[in-house]
Amino acid sequence: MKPTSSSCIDFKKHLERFVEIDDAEFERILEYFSVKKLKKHQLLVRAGDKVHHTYWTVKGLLTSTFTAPDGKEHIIQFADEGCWITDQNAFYHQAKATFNIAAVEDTELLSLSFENREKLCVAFHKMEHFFRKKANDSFTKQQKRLLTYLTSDSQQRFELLLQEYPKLMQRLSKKTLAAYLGVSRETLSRFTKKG
Amino acid sequence: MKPTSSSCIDFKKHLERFVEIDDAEFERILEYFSVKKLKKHQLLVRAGDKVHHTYWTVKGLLTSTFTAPDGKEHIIQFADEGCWITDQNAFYHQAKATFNIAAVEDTELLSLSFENREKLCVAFHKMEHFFRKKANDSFTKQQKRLLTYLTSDSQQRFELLLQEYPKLMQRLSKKTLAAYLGVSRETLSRFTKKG
DNA sequence: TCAAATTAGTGACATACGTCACTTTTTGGC
DNA sequence: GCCAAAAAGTGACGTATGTCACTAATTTGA
Repeated sequence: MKPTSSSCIDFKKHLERFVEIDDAEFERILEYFSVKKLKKHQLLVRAGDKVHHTYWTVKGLLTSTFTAPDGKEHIIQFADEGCWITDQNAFYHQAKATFNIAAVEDTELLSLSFENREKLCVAFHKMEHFFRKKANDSFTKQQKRLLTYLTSDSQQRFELLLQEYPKLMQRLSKKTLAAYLGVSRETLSRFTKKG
Repeated sequence: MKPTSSSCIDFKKHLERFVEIDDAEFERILEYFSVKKLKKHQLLVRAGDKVHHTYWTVKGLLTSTFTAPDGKEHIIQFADEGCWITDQNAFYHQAKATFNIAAVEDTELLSLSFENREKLCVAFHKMEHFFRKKANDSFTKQQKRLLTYLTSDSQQRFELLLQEYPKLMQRLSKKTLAAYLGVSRETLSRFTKKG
């Protein structure tokens, strides 16, 4: 399904964080995307499959999960409204996914194929600029997360997460939060009791 | 000091991982860089200072270190020959550094200012392309590191690190390795004893 | 080349966190 | 609205890893 510019005002705003775009141009850019909808619990990316698309969340919430050989699940990324999500390694290198990406709620996405992304970057230098800036931002955000693993114990990480994303945390189960924090369900449960 | 194309063959090869460049073009690109040399133990970036440059390592070895409020040091990044290094958050957002970046050995760098990087990306679309691809790669590498913190205990992380960078590990002290792995000096010492 | 500083190793002990087993609460489909 | 299934909470206990205090080895610089 093709996206309509009227339904993608937020996406235009998102692009305008880094580049200026007029309405005509935005229409042409949107041509490269399509709309994808998921029901709650539906898989967007299945570990082992090839990953041909990256997605921008219009509405809803997804998680990207790694299942370790011992069966434990670890959450690599959340994506709520305004976030990009895919299995980046698989997408950039046209390789097989190591993560499962699933909808936590009914979700609506803008989907961009690898091919279209490259075409978009050739056709619109400003889109290549956008994706460069975005990648730099993603890198530093992830670096911050890494730093919290190095510097904070799990209770501190939990409290930081609550402070930073209070609304998002209400949309996720404790089990999911624990998998993101790298802590057992039981330990997380004890934090919420204490304070 | 200006770099000469003859002394930067490796840098040309590095760029050619993602873009094709002829010699004349490479000469023009190099104009945007300058050479910087550091003695062992010398600081390249000091926490608290503004960060105006990003660096590519020609020769030598550096570490980027975060000092926590309790005084503990955590290593965010190593950079040996062929690696880019800076305090990314401070550099991209023209903000103050949170990391100290120091030479572990005598080091030679190519230095690129934020201004020149942006100019380079405007003047050479292929350089914007290069930096986009590079940023995507950095992101996925760091994601892998994050995953090892979620899925492996410290001994496994240590062994993985030895497997992946055996030569680099010999150039670093055990103390430095421990600070990278997020484990105490003493615990790391016990691993090396056991096997 | 020697003393001082830094790094590395080690034992005893403390603690944060995981695991297991179980109970209680909440959620979702019919 | 009811019942099964999932999520959340909890106590007992084990273990990996940190901390402290000390010794041994190595590096550095005057």
